[in-house]
Amino acid sequence: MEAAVIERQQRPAAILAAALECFAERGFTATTIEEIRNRSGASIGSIYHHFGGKEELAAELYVDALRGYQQGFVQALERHEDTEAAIHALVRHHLRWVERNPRLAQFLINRRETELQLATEARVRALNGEFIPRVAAWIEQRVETGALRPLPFDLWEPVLLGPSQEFTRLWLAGRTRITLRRAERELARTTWRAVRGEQR
Amino acid sequence: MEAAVIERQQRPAAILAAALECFAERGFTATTIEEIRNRSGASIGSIYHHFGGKEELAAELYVDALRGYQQGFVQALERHEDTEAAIHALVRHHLRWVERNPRLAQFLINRRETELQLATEARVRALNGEFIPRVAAWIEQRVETGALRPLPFDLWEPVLLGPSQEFTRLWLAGRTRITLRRAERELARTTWRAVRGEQR
Amino acid sequence: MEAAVIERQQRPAAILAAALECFAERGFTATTIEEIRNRSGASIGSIYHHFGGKEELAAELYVDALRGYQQGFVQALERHEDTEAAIHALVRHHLRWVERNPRLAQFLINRRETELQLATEARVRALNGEFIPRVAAWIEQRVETGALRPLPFDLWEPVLLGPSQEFTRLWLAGRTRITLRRAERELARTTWRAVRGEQR
Amino acid sequence: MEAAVIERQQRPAAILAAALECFAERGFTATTIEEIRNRSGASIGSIYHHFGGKEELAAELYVDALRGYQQGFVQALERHEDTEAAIHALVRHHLRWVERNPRLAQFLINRRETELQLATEARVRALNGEFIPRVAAWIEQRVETGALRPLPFDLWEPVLLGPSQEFTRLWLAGRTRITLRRAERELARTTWRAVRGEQR
DNA sequence: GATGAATGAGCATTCATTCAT
DNA sequence: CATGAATGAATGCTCATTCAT
Repeated sequence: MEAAVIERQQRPAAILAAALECFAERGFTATTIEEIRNRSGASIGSIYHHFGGKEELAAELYVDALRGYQQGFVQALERHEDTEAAIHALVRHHLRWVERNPRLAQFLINRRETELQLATEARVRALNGEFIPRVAAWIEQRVETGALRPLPFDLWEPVLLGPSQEFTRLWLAGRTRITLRRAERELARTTWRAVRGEQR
Repeated sequence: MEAAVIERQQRPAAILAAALECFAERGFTATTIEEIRNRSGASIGSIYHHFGGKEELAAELYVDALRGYQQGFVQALERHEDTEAAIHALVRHHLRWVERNPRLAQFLINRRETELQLATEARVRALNGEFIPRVAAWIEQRVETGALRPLPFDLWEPVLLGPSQEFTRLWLAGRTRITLRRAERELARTTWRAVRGEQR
Repeated sequence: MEAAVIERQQRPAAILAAALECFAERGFTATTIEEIRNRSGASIGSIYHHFGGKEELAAELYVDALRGYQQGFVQALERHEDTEAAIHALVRHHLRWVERNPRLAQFLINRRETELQLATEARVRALNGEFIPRVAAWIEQRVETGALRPLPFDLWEPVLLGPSQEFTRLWLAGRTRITLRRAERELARTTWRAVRGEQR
Repeated sequence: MEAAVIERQQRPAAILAAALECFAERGFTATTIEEIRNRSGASIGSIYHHFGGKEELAAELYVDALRGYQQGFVQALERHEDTEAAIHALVRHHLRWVERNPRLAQFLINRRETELQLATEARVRALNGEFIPRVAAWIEQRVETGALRPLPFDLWEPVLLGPSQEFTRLWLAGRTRITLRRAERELARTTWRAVRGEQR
């Protein structure tokens, strides 16, 4: 079980942990209840008793993960007065969250849009409804002071996190050679170069 | 049928087109032969006759798409003497390829690592065996001349294409407001800021 | 809870009531313990504690209902010296019992022969062992005096109650327009026409 | 396979026959696909290939049966100029249809309202939309000429067929001693007594 | 008495694939 | 080349029942 998922009663926790492993490895659709049963040691009935079904089980993990990721995201930005430091912290947050929660990361990153829509939609909307405006406000403020350069809103996420996202994708697939710490330093600097204001 | 997939005889072409739609919408695992049969108008037997199975069908699309993408990628870099122009062309290539081949893009981007491994592995390795060294050489040369700043090799792909990748992901999901052309200009500039050499 | 089921302790009574609703609506096989739990407010354990299982629960309701129906049946016949009055009373009994116990009626009428056999067999046999001979004797007597016309024994039940049975079936399904009282008058007369002796 | 179900291709016919046996014996809900597979010799896949599911399979049987029953019903009435002869023919039709199609009869008679609603509703409505007005018109005409006595419309079905219905129910359950032919004579006479006009 | 977690056999249904015509 | 009937393993899920607390 990874750090970002809170401790629970024995059984449900074991089921969540097993499910997370499966979803991360094979994806939601390809994971079978039988596999989760096998890895968790719970019975089929028990899985359904606690979670109601495969989709709700995945939704539980997904929403918990998203919440944890967003909390760290906002903290990274808001903890630093200095904009450059905040951007560095943001990149660090992304990479370290993935490092601490590799399976949740796989699950979040590789999930198909359509697979969990219904079960998560309301809760995801609620989380985003808090998260997005808060981040948007933070950015806007820095653009106004000239600390960040102006950018169409749709591009902020790609520019700030695209490189980190892409790197962690490769890292999770085992296709990188350098350490996460090295990547952290370089990506933080590169991202800052990409977004800092032009002011002298 | 999208531009990057070559015309064939009527039936096989119709099958490929139908399969591509399905894979793009639901992913490989969730697509059923029955659905492909429905959309293509071909019979089940015909699908198996021409392609041998679901996996080979997907592999066909995948490898064709990858080849086309890589060709445009290399051309973008090699057609320009000026490094800044080449980086701009690279970003443009990425966004326009996605624009012209949205379903192939969905398919390539969202594909799970594990889903098609066996059927594509050899051919993908062959394509990459040509592609990666060629791109690596191009970059190395520009780093040596100081046109590009030095970067650990693992980070080039994330830095050059992470933002574009992330943006097209949002665009394909219908979650962007700005046009691809506007994004192209901005992402090209941003990417150049991130990678240009410090010279002067 | 309907009139024909005797009051008991709180919990068992609530369980019986909930079970009756379910059995009437969906039938025995399609009813789940979970549903009974939901409607009764009792726990699963409690249901098993009091009744032992789904079948015994249904048997309890069934046998109680049958006993009540048969008591009214016999009283209707035996309370009237005049045969015509008795036949009228019999039809009235049938319709009014259904009116007072619509859910028990649904349950008795729609029950599949095979569903409850084991759990009810002995008790049903005991009830019938008293009931049938008593009714048979009553009929025989009236046939001998010429008040009722002779009829093969197998046809008495169909002729006396078939129309009422069929009507209540439609009524329970909500597919009738006239009132039960109106039907009562008409069916009583019709039934009497069908069975009265030819004597002058 | 019973008379009222039309001959078809080998496999589908065998599946329908097997399904009918099961539904008649245990009812729709309690019948399993596995049982149908066993008795029909078809594979599970074949059953789904031809019928789409358990419900559609049952609907097929149900609608065919209802159609056949209604055809014979209307013919019985319309073939006779004389009203008494028509009523006799109607009772005969009911009993003989059940005799020729005992399993379809079990299935029609014992089916729960709720079990097949969705799959049959449209088709049943279409059949009834033809059948009921035609029968209603026939009755109305005879009431006007005084050949039949007036009766609230809701009672015609119960009065005309209730006794026959009840008798065949007992007969199908193996709980009758007299022959169907004897019952036919007696029930025809009794039904005629119940409904003939008072004229003369 | 009451509770509800746990169990696992059983079920309807899906789906890739084969193969005779 | 084309068709679609046939197959059966695999899957998500249900549900009656048990039992420890």
